[in-house]
Amino acid sequence: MAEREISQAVIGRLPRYFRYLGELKDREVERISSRELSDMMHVTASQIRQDLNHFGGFGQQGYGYNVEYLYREIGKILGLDKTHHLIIIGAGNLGQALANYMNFQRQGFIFTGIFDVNPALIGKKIRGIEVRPMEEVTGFIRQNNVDIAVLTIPKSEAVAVAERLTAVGIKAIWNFAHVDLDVPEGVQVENVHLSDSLMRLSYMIDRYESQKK
Amino acid sequence: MAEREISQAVIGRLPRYFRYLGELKDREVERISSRELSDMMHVTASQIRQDLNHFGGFGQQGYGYNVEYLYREIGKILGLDKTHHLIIIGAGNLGQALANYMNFQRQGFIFTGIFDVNPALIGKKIRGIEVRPMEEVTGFIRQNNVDIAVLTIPKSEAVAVAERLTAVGIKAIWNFAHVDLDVPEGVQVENVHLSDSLMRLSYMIDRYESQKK
DNA sequence: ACTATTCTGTTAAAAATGTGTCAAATCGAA
DNA sequence: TTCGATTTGACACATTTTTAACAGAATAGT
Repeated sequence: MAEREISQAVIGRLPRYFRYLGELKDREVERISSRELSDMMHVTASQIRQDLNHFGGFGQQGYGYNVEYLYREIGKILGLDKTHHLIIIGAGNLGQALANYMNFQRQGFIFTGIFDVNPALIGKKIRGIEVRPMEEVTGFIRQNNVDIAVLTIPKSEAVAVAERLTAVGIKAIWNFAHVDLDVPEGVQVENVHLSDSLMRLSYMIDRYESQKK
Repeated sequence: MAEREISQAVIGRLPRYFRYLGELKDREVERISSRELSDMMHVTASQIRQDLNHFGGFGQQGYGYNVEYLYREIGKILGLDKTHHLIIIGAGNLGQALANYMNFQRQGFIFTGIFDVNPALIGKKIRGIEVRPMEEVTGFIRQNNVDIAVLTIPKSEAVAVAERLTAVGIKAIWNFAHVDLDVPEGVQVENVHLSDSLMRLSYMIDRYESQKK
């Protein structure tokens, strides 16, 4: 496994395959061909076969792919068989929403702590976990073996906080702040820039309107 | 303007340019060259020049780009000079978080209404706007000239609701449900699949760990 | 057991995307 | 005003990504 670097394009598509296979599994479908999956997902069968083959031959000629097996294998590739400890920095609306969201989703992500600078929020319980003051965050990461920090704080603070987190060895940051973080080699960052997303939507609306005319 | 189809890749980068230019504008920087911007954003200067040129020659040889002007032009391309009326479907944690978030961001997006099926939430005020029952949504869209619906509801309901919304002529859906929507031609959909994003992060963590070894 | 059909993994071609280079335009200092 | 330095826009080239095609393997029906 993992001979050559897998492209971001392929990785980006894996969660979507995983989602569709999960659905098929729930519907107790036993096997599926790249062609059928292609029809469901509106991508070419060729792409599906080639994507999956980056990780090994999961299918069988004349049969297709076993849903259960493929689902589990993609899960492994995505690292969902391992548990990840996760803290949320920023107990505002979005932070709280994600905390709640985490408890529904349990693909190996364990919500361990939540932090804020606002004294009014400290001590408040969210999904059974108390909001802690920001000062405690570095100690907490070290003691609780935290892998992922979720950043739901204003951009003005995000850069400084990210630096603090990487200094104590956080492995990954799920960044909801509207700013690009500059982290040391080896720290993974996944950005969720909601305003960027909304702007793309705005562009597409306008583009269609003017095209139509 | 808009001679040939602009690729998704280019559109995807525009909001990021917009963000950096906004920052430069705030710092009262007057002009910038593709080279300087390239250093800031960690992309090639060539790509910046080519991307911007899809929309017309905003720069000037020997001078570079005027920050204020370029910022405004990209804003126009993204449709941020027009106002968009937006409603939120699903007044759960995420829906409320986005409602609050919208009020901070005012790039022409006007938060007009929020809806839920849960009777316990109806009537509750969020940012000064009352949660309305779902039955009223179609009438509301027609009467208030709503462009965008934000979907923060469980995937089990999302498909049916999307169908209802498109039937009354919604132009765009900002979809936070974990499901792909199948909408009629001309309705724009921008997905924010948070779980997909988290899985990519998980993959990257694992990939780095095993590489390091 | 035979044969037509199904379907993968792989290779090659095509399409899309990104990068380097350079002429021409403009700037700014002397 | 002149001239070297700067910087764009254009274009050609390189790379990446996607799609098509097909040989070979397995299936399923008879």
